Amino acid sequence: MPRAFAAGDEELVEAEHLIRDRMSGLDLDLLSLAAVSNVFRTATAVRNRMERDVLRPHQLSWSAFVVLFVLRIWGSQESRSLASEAGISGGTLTGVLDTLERKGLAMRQPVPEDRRRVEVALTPAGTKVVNEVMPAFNREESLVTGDLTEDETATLASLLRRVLRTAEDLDGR
Amino acid sequence: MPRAFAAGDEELVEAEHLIRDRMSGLDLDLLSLAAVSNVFRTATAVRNRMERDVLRPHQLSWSAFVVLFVLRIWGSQESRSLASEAGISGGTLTGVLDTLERKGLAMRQPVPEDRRRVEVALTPAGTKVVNEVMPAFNREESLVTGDLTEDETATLASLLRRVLRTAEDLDGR
DNA sequence: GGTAAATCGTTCGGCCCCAAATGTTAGTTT
DNA sequence: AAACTAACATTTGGGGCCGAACGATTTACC
Repeated sequence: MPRAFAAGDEELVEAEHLIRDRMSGLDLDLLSLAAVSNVFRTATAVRNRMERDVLRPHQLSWSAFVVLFVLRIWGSQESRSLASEAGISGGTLTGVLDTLERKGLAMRQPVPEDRRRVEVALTPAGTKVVNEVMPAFNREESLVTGDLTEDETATLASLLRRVLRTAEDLDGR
Repeated sequence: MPRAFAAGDEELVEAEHLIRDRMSGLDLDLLSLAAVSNVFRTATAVRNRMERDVLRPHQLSWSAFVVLFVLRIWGSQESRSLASEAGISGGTLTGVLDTLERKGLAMRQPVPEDRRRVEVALTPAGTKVVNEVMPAFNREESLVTGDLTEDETATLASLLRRVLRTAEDLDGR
């Protein structure tokens, strides 16, 4: 048994112990299980905080904010790439854009040379919202990583980046 | 500037560079931003894989599986604690349980001493489904962490556990 | 140059998601 | 014992989410 496993084992919280005990017949890779399920649990916990404390006061859903954010960083672009960058399906983007247009935060524009396609842009009001929300978002990010040193935070970002790249490579991109 | 930041900086991918450049006026903590947004991006990418490759063939939604999983590990319990463990609201749990009951995977039972409360239990079919899905789930977990050494996977789990605990403590539990 | 195939955004049906309102039941106060 | 108060699960309303089906448009092929 590698040292890594022993070291991880010492830190196992109750939930992880329970899983090991109740699933002992299933021959699971508990190291990967702990890492990935902690990704999900952390994402859910932090996202719930963000939605409640940052997004709800602005009447913004998670996806709506992600779409605004992508437009702010990458600039105006067509629906297909916007959906891909925001990590949502095309069908979902249609609904999100309907909401954002109704609120005057984003706008659809026809693409002259191809009448199937649509260009999406931020309105001035939309830009203003992102500029207000981003710092509040970032304060929450600083808070929840507050127990980590700068070295550890950088390590966390780096390890996650490698998992993300592996997942994307497996999906064949 | 600490070494950690320099080390992380060297690895910044295009997206992180863009954010730094486009948000330079906003005085953001880019180290926390990179770590937390990589948590979200990784969770989304891995979850999409799991839903497509593991859950969809079993006609199971993410939340439905989480509920079955919690029941499998922690055993039968009442709605309120089940919703809390699964990370969903009570209103959502009602709908998920309706679906699970319709499929014969879980069942509601009245609590004799308090007619407001409901005990939820796994059916034999539900137990069978979890036992089938868990290993498939775990194989995906092993795959996406395949680029990390065992030490690194344990480190990732440990760092995430600390962020999770910080977020939960901030929520006052 | 006309038909077939691919690509675009949208629509649709089913489920998930939350907060707030609802109705029922249990506990507490007087 | 009657009247509050608190604690349940459920219902409701507005939105998000996906894959599949759709109609409109463009491109490729013959």
